[in-house]
Amino acid sequence: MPETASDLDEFGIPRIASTMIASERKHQAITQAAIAEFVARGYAGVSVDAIATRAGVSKPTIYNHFGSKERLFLAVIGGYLRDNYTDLCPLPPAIADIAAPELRAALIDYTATWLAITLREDMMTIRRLVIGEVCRFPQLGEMWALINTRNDDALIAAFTRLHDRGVLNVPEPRRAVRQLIAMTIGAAQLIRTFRVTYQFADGELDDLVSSGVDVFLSHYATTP
Amino acid sequence: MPETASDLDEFGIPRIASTMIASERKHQAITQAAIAEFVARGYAGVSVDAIATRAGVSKPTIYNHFGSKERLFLAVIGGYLRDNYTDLCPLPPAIADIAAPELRAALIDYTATWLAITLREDMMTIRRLVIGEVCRFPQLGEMWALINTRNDDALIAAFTRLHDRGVLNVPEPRRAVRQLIAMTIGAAQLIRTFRVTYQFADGELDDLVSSGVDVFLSHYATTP
DNA sequence: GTCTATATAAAGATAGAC
DNA sequence: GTCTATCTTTATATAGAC
Repeated sequence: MPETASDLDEFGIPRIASTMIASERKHQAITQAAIAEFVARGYAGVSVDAIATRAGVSKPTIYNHFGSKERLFLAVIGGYLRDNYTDLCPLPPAIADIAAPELRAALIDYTATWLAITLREDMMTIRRLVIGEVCRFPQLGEMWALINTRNDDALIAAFTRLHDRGVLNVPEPRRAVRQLIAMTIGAAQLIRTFRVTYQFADGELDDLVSSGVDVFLSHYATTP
Repeated sequence: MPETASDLDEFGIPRIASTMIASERKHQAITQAAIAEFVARGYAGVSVDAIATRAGVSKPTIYNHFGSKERLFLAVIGGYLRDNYTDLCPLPPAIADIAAPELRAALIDYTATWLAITLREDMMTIRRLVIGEVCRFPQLGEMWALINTRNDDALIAAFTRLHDRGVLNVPEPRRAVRQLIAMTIGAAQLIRTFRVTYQFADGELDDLVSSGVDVFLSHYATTP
């Protein structure tokens, strides 16, 4: 084969393209395209053709990288959850050692921040996707639950410490966490899960959060 | 056209098949087949062919009755929600006039019954279907929300009455209902939404419900 | 209204050249 | 590893006979 000009650089050194890096770039392009498509149209609603076009690669390249459409979906969505939704809202460690009067404000602040994150459009969209496909891909549901559990665990540890310090009376911290999260976050999340375009009124979310914390503390706080 | 034996009944009366009724039967068969298929495989995962085969009719018959696959989905799933999930768990009217000491047991009983219904496999399955398709069919999400609201309204009315009677102190009954439902029902529902095969431990649900009612009453009951 | 048969498009997946 | 081209199946939807 004759060497053309483009095979050599300005010094006459042969250009050897790194297939490793090129392959990696295609892998990334496929991954990003697949996420966008799956999130927008669901598993069955997306064709491998559409992903290939969006990624700027050919269909066989996708099959070389991922094997099948199902494996592509699992790898891509599972990886997306792992990389983007772990430790989204770390609990301030100080909350376990807080004084009783500041606890209310700290809980309101934490749950409000978490709520804002879960209501983000990207969170709600991938949440609906995982729920809709969970019968076909139960691994994703388990993964989502695990991420939730991780978030809960931080709060459980804090409640345990607050219990030992006598600030809270929570003999069953896991249950208490579920109740707090359900009231402050779950209620609003539920609305948005079914009503895609629903707009909360001014102060509606703050009201829900602070009121939920108040109900929680009415039962679990030791100092009234 | 010559009359054959099968055109006359045993008395010699011509058999005139009612196309109206035959058509109605096909309509029913298509509806049932479509529900089963859509619930099992989602909107995009189902072919009109599969529905036609299951219903024992031909494809054009489906298009004659419903026009398109989208209209079929909306009509069938929307109708299913309307016919099966309205007033699933009517609130006992007596609850508004109950005496304070019996309120706890009554709330536990009501929320536990409601919870058992929402955790039913058919409820969870269609719930996941509606959530997964709500971006394509927002009407179904709005319908689901409306059904939920109807259920809430009964409890809101009861709480308003209990407030007036001095048994509860709920200046914002809608918010209070959301909190009670979130704690007693939402928490468990959330788990099963993502973990299809999760089995609750013995007493776990009763514990969640009664504890949720207790937290609720700690804040909203007037008589401690 | 209902069917058989078909139009037309698109799906998932792969063979073989490079 | 990546492509073009293609296989095979299946999709939504409809024409036309009855």
